[in-house]
Order: sequence, then structure tokens, then C-alpha cells
Amino acid sequence: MLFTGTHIHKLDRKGRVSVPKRFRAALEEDGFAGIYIYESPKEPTLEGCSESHMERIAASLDDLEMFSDEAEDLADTILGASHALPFDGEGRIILPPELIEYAGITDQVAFVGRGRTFRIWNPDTFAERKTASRTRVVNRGSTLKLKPAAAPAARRASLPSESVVETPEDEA
Amino acid sequence: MLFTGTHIHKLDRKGRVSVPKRFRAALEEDGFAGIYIYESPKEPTLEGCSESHMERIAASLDDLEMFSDEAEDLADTILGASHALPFDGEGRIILPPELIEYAGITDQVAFVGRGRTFRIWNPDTFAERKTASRTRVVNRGSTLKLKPAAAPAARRASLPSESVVETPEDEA
DNA sequence: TCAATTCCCATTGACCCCCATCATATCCCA
DNA sequence: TGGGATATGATGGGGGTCAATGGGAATTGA
Repeated sequence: MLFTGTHIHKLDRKGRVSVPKRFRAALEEDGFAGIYIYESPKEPTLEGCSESHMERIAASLDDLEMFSDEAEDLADTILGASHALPFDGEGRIILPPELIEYAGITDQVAFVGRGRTFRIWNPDTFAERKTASRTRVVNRGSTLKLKPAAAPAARRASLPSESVVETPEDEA
Repeated sequence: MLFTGTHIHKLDRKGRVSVPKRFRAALEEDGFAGIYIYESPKEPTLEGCSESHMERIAASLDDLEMFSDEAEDLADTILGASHALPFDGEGRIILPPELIEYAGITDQVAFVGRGRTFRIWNPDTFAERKTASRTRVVNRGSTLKLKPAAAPAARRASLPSESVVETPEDEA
């Protein structure tokens, strides 16, 4: 399952916010009915993911030298500062005040998909960032080199001829 | 399964539009009965693709340094801005207002095949662009070097020429 | 006992399902 | 070869359903 799109929901006066239905579906098939979030080190936004993805992060940290400074720092930043937020009956979570403050959120919350993870923004802040990103993409002429065709692995790979490649992101 | 040709359909007053039957067939064998679209960064058009193709994009982004600036920008521009639009019983999707506006669409919608992806245009805008790009192709003397014809992998390769790509700006 | 959290129910409005009609391509047969 | 008959896709619209939201009651814990 993939997190995509931008979904703007309301933060009510109890600090609750509905997690987008699409995200919920992806998260729930994961065992834990809820999300994990932590402060993004570089920007005023919250990183969110499923429990299994959090486990992947932990495993990756294990691989970094057990007691390297970097691993220590990352562990504190991500694992130590992460919050496990369960859904209530209506599929909402309660955003802890310190996270609300960190992201500069007021009355609205933007859930922004990033594939295997997502981010939680103040919608205005994200809007600015998005136009900036897009401008850089155009100016820089970014192209995305696609991987050789996703490993079939997942679900039925009914198309035998799919191994064919394609031009990256074509011209214009 | 390739998206080819240009198909013009009507946008009804509910914001719905039928996805061409040909495209639908290609998309449905993909698990998710619907399409993914996002704004093309460079032009007033929408890029569309199947879920598996979107997963490929996400996987490719994952590979770029997890947090390189460029990957960040592309993630916001593509994954964050994409919409998953499911088919209704009649094979239609609902085009979100902001996408309608971005592409300058009014009452008609042009689906234009591009191989593994397709684009959604205001038909008039596309018509202009098409003649312009055709002119460029002629002036420039562009030719397309075909790949060796992908190994038919398994079973009968009844149509030897089938793996071939087509010129970017296809016919009509 | 008070405060904070969790559970539960009510409301509303957007979306999705269903059906009815229309257009177009295909086929059949005289 | 023409004309209709039929199948299939495209289009229009109404209404039921469910996600998002708000608030109150019950529960927990200090």
C-alpha cells in the first residue's frame, strides 16, 4: 500500500484529527490500528508511518555501528521522540500538543503522502513548500530514472512481457 | 498493455468523466480499479498512470538517497500531489476541481496515450501543442532508435513487432 | 473529587451505487 | 448493399451510504 495525495482535515478543539480513509486502510492492514509519528529533523513537519515501517527504521539503525554517535543521535531523534497514536472508533488520532506546536499547526492539518511514509503539515506551510519544490524541479530539469520494473513479488505478476524497460521520464 | 491514441470525452456537471474503455482494460488488470494522476510540472496537463506504475515511482524515489534534496522535491511534486481516483460502476472518475483548473479543462477532456502512462488535456490545448511538437520533430529530423525487441520471455510471441514503442507524439 | 481521556452517538454533506437514456459501432439478413 | 436490429460504451441524474466532524457521557487515574 502506498501513501499518496494531500488530504486536509480539521483539528478539533480536543486535539483530534481524522486520518484520511485511504491512509487508514494502508495502516490497518499492518497489525497496529494507529500511526507512528515523529518530528522531522530538517523541517517544521511530522513524519508519519506504519508500525512495520518503524520496525524497519529500527532495524536499519541496528546496522549502523552499535554505538556510533550517528546511531545514537538518530535513535534519540526518531525512536526516542516518536509517538504511537492509536485510532479512536472514528479513525481519528489525538495530536500531542508538542507536535502540534512543532509543526506550527493551528486548526487544519495536511496529510501528505510520500509513498511508504507520509507527512503532517500546517497546510499553509506545505503549500509554500510545494510551489518551491515544483519550481526547483522545473528549473533543475529533474528527471526520475525509473527502476527496471518493480520486482513482481507483490500480487499477481500476470504480465510476462513486463520486463521491458522504458525511457525514463521522456522529453516534452 | 500500452496506452495509445487520443480519446475525447465529456466532463459532466458532477465533475465526472468516462475513462476510455481501452485504458480501463489496461488499468484494471492492475489490482486497483482506478487511475493515479498528478499535475505535470512543466505543462498544463495531468499525468496519469496505473497503481503499479505509481509504486514504481515510489520505489525509485526510495532509492535516490533517502533524503536528498532532489528526491524531496520530486516526492512533494509527484507523490504528494497525486490523486488516486477510483472508477465508479460505469468506469468514470471524478476529476478534482483543482486538477480541472490546472489543466484548463472546461467541458471536454482528452485522454492521450503515452505508452505506460497517459495525459489528460483540455482538447484545444492539446491540439495546439500537437501541431507544434510535430513541427519540431520534422524540423529537427528526429528519429526514434528502436530497442532490440524485448525478448519475448515466455510463451508465444505472436506479434513480433508488438514490443516496439511508438513515436512520442503519436498520430491521432 | 476533579481533570483528562476514551467511548459513543448525532449530524451533515460528499461520494458512490444504481438505473435510465443516448450514441455508436457491429452484425445479420433480405 | 442497404436497412434495421443488437450489443456495448458514453452520458445524465437521483438517492442511499459512509466518512468527516462535533459534542456529550462514561471511564480512568491521580
